[in-house]
This record gives sequence, C-alpha cells and structure tokens, in this order.
Amino acid sequence: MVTLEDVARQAGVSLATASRVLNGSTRQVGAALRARVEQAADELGYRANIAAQTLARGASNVIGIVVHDLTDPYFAALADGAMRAAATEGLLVMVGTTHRDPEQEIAYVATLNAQRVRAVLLVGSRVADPAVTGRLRDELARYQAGGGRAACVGQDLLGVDTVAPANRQGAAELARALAGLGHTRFAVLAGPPHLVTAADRCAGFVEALEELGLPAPQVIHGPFDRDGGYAAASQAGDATCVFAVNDVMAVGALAAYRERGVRVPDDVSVAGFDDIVTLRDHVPALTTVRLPLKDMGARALELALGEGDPAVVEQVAGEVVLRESVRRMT
Amino acid sequence: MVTLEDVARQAGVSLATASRVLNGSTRQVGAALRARVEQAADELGYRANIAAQTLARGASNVIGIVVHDLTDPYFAALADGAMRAAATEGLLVMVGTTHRDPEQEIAYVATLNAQRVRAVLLVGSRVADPAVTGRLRDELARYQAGGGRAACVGQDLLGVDTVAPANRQGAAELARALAGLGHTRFAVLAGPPHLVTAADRCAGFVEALEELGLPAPQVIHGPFDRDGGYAAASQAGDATCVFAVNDVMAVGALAAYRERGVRVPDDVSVAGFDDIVTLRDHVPALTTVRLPLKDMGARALELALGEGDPAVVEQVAGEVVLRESVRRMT
DNA sequence: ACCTCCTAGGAAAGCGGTTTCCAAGTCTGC
DNA sequence: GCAGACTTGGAAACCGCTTTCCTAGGAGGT
Repeated sequence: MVTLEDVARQAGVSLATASRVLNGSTRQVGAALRARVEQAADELGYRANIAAQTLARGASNVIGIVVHDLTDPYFAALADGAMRAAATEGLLVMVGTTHRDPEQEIAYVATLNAQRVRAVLLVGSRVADPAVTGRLRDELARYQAGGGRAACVGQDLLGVDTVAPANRQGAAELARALAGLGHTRFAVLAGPPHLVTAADRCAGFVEALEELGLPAPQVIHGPFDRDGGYAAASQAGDATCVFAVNDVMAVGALAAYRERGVRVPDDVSVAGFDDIVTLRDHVPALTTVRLPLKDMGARALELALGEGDPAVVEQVAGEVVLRESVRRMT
Repeated sequence: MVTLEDVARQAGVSLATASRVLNGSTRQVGAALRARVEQAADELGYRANIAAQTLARGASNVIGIVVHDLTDPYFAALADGAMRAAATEGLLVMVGTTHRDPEQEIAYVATLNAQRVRAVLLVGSRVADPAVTGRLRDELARYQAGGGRAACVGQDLLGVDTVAPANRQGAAELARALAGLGHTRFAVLAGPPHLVTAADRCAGFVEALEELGLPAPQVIHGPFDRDGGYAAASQAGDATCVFAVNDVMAVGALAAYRERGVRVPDDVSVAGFDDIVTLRDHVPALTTVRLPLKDMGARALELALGEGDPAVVEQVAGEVVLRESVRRMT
C-alpha cells in the first residue's frame, strides 16, 4: 500500500505538508507544493489509511447500528432512515444484526466500543429481562464513559437518548377505532411476552378494551414474525376482530385465514401495527397503526450525535389507518 | 479511554505481556500474570482500540457491503446472507447504500479502501455505461493493488469474483413456461434500459419468445421499483400476459390493475422475478423466478474471502415458480 | 554439577497518520 | 530601512497496539 510518506517523498516535501494537503487541516499550504503533493498522490494512487487517521485524531467517522433482523422491513426502514442521516453527516455505518438474540446485542456494543465508533444506535424492542438489560446498560455505560454516544429506538430502558414509538397509545387508539366499528369479541396475536414492544402493544389494546367495558380479548403468544402470526391465527377462537401486534404477523394471519377459507374482513377483521411500506399493496389492505419509521431512524441518529447531556426521550405517535382488512359490524 | 498501557501499569506488567494476554498471541503468558492482567482489564473496563490494532496488525476485520437500497427486500436478503456469513467468520460489516447512484458506488469503494476493509462486496446490477464501469474498475483495481479482495453479485463486468444470477436463462424459461400456458401476446415491464439486470431479463424473455416464433412483446421501460411497475402497467396494451422484470415491480403492476378493475389472472396474467420472501403472501400469489438470494450473498462473501487468483464467476440458476397470478389460456 | 535448550517477560521499534512546536521567510506599517 | 506580526514548511512527538529481538531463569540431559 502506498503511504503518505511515499507521497511526501515523491513530491519532495515533508510528511506534515503532505498530510496538510491531502487530509485537511486548518493550515495553509503554498499553491506550488500543494500541486506537487496532489499530483504525487494521484500518480501513486494514494488512499489515506483511516485506521491510522482514527488513531491519530482520536475520533472516528463511523457509527454503529444494531438491528434485530435486516430482512424484516421494519428494521430495514429504520436502518435506512438512520443511514441516510448518517450519510448526510459524512459518516460511515457499521451494521450488526442480532437475529433477536439479546446477548448478541451486548456483544455488538462491546465490539463497536472497541471500534471507537462515534455513536451506536440500538434499534428494536428491549426485552423484559432485567438481568440482560442490566448487562447491556453496563456495556453501554462503559462505552459512554469513553466518550461514546448512544441512542435507542424502542423503549426508554437504557438511560440513553430514545425514540420511543407510542405503542400503548397506538394500540389503544386502534382498539377504540375497532370497537367503534362495532366489534366486541377480540383476539390479540401478542407475540413473545418478554418483548417489550409486543407486550406494550398488547397491553395498550387490552386496557383500552377494558376501559370501554368490553370483554377481555383472547391473548395468544408466539413468535414476532410472519410464521408467528400464521400459527397464532390458527388458535384464535370466535373473535370477530384480530389484532396482530405487528404487520408482518398480521400478514401471516391473513395467510392462515386465506388457507382455511376464512374470509377477511367478512368473517373476521384483522389489524396490524407499523404500516410497513412493502406491504401496502397487500390484499386485503391492512388496517394498522402507522409509524414514521424512516424519520424515527434518522431522528435517533440525530439524538445520538447531539449534545444533550440528560438523555432525551421522544415519544412518536402512531396514526390509526383503517383499511379494508376490517369491516363494520352491523 | 482506558488504554492497554493503563492495564499493564495497573497489573504491574509490561505492555507486551498485557497485549499477549488480552488480544491474542501465539505466545504463552504465565498463569499468575495472566490473571493479574485480566483482573486489571476488567476493573478498568478496558476495550482494545481496534483502530490501533488494525494499524499495528496491518489487517482489519471488517468487510464492506455496498447495496443499492436496503429497504428493497431483494437487497436486504442478499445483504443478510452476506452478513450471516461474515458473522461466522468473525467479521464486522460496514454497509453502504448507493440509492442507485453509480457514482456513490465508486465513492464507497474508495472509502472502504481507505478503511482498509478486508473485502468489499458490490451487490446489485451493473449499469451499461462503460465510462462509469471503467472508473469503478479503476477504483477496484487500486483497492486490490493494496491487497484488498472484492466480489460482486450481479454481472461479470468488473473483473472480480462474481455471483451472477442467470437472468437471461431464468427469463427465457419463464417465457417458455408462460407460452406453454397458451399466452401469445406479451408485455414486458422492463425497468431502466441501462440497468444490466433489467436489460438481461428483458432480453432473455424477448429472445425466448422469438425462438418460439411468437410476436415480439411490447417493451415498456421505467423505474426498477414498485412505482415503476405501477406506472408501466398502466401503459401496457392488449397483452394477455405481463412480465415485470422484478417482483417489486410486479406488485406495483398488480396494484395498478386492481385499481383499474382489471382482474389478475382472469383478464391479464402477471409474472415477476426474484421470489421475494416478504411478498410470498401476496394475493394473487406471484408467478416468478426464484433466486436463492441469501445463499448468493453468502457465496459472494466466500468468494471475496477466498484465495482464487483468477476471478471466478458463478452462475446461479433461477427456478420458475408458477403461481396464481398467471392463468392458462383456453 | 555443568551445559544446552527452551520459555516467559520486557524493551523498543514500528504501523501510518496528525499536530505541536520551531525556524525561516514574507509582509506590514512607520 | 527595520521591528514586529503573519505565513509557510519541516522535525519530531504522539495516538494505542503488535511483534521482533533480547535476556534471564528453569528444565532436562549426561
């Protein structure tokens, strides 16, 4: 590899001058030398060694994003939002996927700390296990002690800047909207009990029904993905309306009903949560709670990069979107 | 930040010993000292500075993946495959998205070169512009000259290891299958003419029809995404069967037809390409050409990491999957 | 006992940059 | 024409870690 020293030698200048010309500096360099250096760099095909720059400058230009699963469009949208924001700041992005293993998340924080990334974004639901959360907090604290910045999209459980979707309220509004259509017997495809996002959405829904004086819904737990929705739908009893705690599960549920000849929304109404863009052409169109995922990702990055000393928590409201997957009861 | 020197001092050993204990080495360290070092590191919350390690070792443990658009499930699947493979090798991943701008791709190669990443994966279609391709090749050559490894998922236009989906053959087989159902009047929602993947799929389809002695299809160009498919579908004439060069476009086309009251497959048959998993619950189920995207991503990483000196090109066959979005003509 | 060979530990030289600190030269203003 | 203030270029320290090279001590062989 060609180094800055090679360039300096070829241009007949000192290392310092070459560095100032090529890699930015407050200092001026005379036009003649500048030209010589630039030509030398070009001839030699010089590329600065960023590891060396990072070491010397004591600051890196990369950020880390940790998501649960990139192939889940929910995370893809959040990550994309954050990555666009990062790109406008001239930052590079390291992406880690945990495949929903909280231990992996902790490990990634450690690794990203070792990389001395400028900021790390933890994207995705927290889990309800205090031991795991505690260890993650410790790891984050260690990172922050070294000057690292962190933010989270999910729940405010880590003591860092957080973009928190209003899962409870969104689910509650959805419940009221569905109740407003005349439904009274509900089921919730609730996802895993330990996933806070799933639990919050479920709880918000259940509470709203209670406030409305409606019977408690049947709550069916299972995986948080398409197949989880598919499986859970098969266990739903005589509900007229089924709430899957995310869109991907809802699509699984719709598939299950379709296979069994249950018509949606005629026989049963189905609603999801998130308003995943890739699914907007689904038939029947999914009633859901829209979350501005890209904005949330971008906002999380802003927060992480920002100076705010006390961790800020931003609630993001969801918007109920009624579409054809639900019907009015007559 | 806590440095290795801090740890060494606290443990009362030399830097060398601390390094050997904490960051791996061929050399043995006595149990007593080892324990002291580990305890000191733990007490101080030491995390190795990877920038420094990279510099000292002259080799990094990160790879770069450049994709067009992470929110497109096609790229998400490919990237996920590659990332899983990377994880098993203990490699970290930097992801760059070009948003379909070839200049961005070139810029990323330069940046990843500067990062001295172990390998870079260029995921996604090449463009038919020789000037752009030439500049990208130059940048890759510069990277490889410094010992960098590269691979591509797409077309063999870069002189690097390549995983090449058999777009022409896949499209041709699809054409024969559709013709076998009795269709004779086709339209192709062909995507952008300069995108090689789109062009290949279109060409393979057109050629196969020609070989079958069928009339040439109507070819409609447009963007390579959902909205492109939507728009293009609106311009299709009296074809009984429409081939969208990727699934996402096909879904857009289906949406357009649905809105216009055109029934699929009764009034028109629609086929796509890729077999995107997220779309497998679409109604009507999409006829398509299945590509093993995750495997392709993983394979590309293997190739990039492998030693093979002459660049290897691996064709990946697609498999025609007939589903309900097409009908047999009677 | 004595010599050789191996081993564990430490000193120090890089890795490729950035940046401080100097020195020399160039402009000002009077 | 000269002191003083700016510029510009270079030497060298330093960023945090790895690794080579050296040394001293211990094990093993005879």
